[in-house]
Amino acid sequence: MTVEDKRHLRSILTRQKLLEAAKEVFLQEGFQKATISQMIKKAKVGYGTAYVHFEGKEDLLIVLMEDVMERFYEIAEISFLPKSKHEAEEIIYKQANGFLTMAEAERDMMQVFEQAIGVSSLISDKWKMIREKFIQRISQDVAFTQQNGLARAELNHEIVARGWFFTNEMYLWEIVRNEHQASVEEVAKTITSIYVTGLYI
Amino acid sequence: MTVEDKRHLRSILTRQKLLEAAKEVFLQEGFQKATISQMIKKAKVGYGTAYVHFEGKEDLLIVLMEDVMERFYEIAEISFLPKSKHEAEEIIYKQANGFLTMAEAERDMMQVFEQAIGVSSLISDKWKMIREKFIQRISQDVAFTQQNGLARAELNHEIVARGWFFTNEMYLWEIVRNEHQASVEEVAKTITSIYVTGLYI
DNA sequence: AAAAAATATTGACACAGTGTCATATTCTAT
DNA sequence: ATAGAATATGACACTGTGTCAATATTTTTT
Repeated sequence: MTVEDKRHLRSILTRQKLLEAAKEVFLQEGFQKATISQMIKKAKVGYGTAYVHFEGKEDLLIVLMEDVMERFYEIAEISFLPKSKHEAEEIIYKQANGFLTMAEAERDMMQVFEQAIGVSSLISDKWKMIREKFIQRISQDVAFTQQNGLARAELNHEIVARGWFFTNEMYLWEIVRNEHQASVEEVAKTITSIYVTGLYI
Repeated sequence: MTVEDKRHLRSILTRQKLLEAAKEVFLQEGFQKATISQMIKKAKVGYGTAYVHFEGKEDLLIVLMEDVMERFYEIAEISFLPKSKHEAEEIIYKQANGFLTMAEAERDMMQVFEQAIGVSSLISDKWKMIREKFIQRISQDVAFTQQNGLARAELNHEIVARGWFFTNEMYLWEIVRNEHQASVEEVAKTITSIYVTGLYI
């Protein structure tokens, strides 16, 4: 635990070297083509060492993604108490825009992450947790505005919430893949406008 | 070419045996865990033979999926010429419902397909083509109703179309994964209601 | 009906990557 | 200074892939 514990220090250093090498290899090769052997070679570490510190490729990526995922959780936790339809639109636009802007900012690692979601159930579960967090939050917000009389009460708030998040999520992946034509702002503005007009009274 | 050509007949039979075995293995193991060796063994065919008929696992799955994909294309091609907001809602509901019902009907193979999209760029491209077909079609329909004065003209029809398709697609995958709570009908009804109310005048 | 040509099948092989484990090294505490 | 705990190592066994030269089968030619 202490800094003078050289053994532990070396261990931390090895771990660090592996993480850095893994990041480089992931970014260069993508998740599937990346091999743990490449990472080990790049980290200048014995083969078995990698397996002492990490369970495999997937585990390495999860550790590398932890910061980014933390930030997703933070966005999901922003609270939401609008007093009018107009105010709702403003807040929702800001959230959607923040969400999509994040995709742009973290594009490189998110690209790797997207590939990994398709392959590793460990990583796919991580993303599912983030998604459910968002949906739960949105769902709650919709229910709140429905009780308030701001939103159409005849709609199932859970279904609405999922639908809304799904649009956002798919645009997120488009942006990550660099396939989007329009600017993030216009996308956020347009989808928010439809959603708010469709849901609120 | 003729039926009495025994050589060709045998070849077709071998191909058939491989496809059937592949389907069984894919359904049982999922795309990633499925190995071409298992399929070969199950088909009772020499190892190299599989590579004569198919390029590999991905190729086999693409051939197996061709029917299903054809049906997606058909849904995408249904025409759309509403005279009123109400009529639009009816047509759009039917399309969404058809699209999601298809997911339910073909769940097993679609599950395999979903996994494969994450791994194989060949298959991912196939799905992208289906998606773009849908989006192009929806985009066209939105533009048409905007010119008609039925839909809000200030919104970018391409962005709207993508957003709407994305909600549908993500619900499709939820249904494929059996993760949906609500019935397909209620999902279709709810997302259509928000979309139509949000877009049409 | 036998030889030659065309087509189809086969499995041994080389290769690439993974994860494990017995052993070696380094460090700490006594 | 040495026992023993923590850490690192790479050879090895294993799984799966794709190729190819050899072989088998069917059709065509003579």
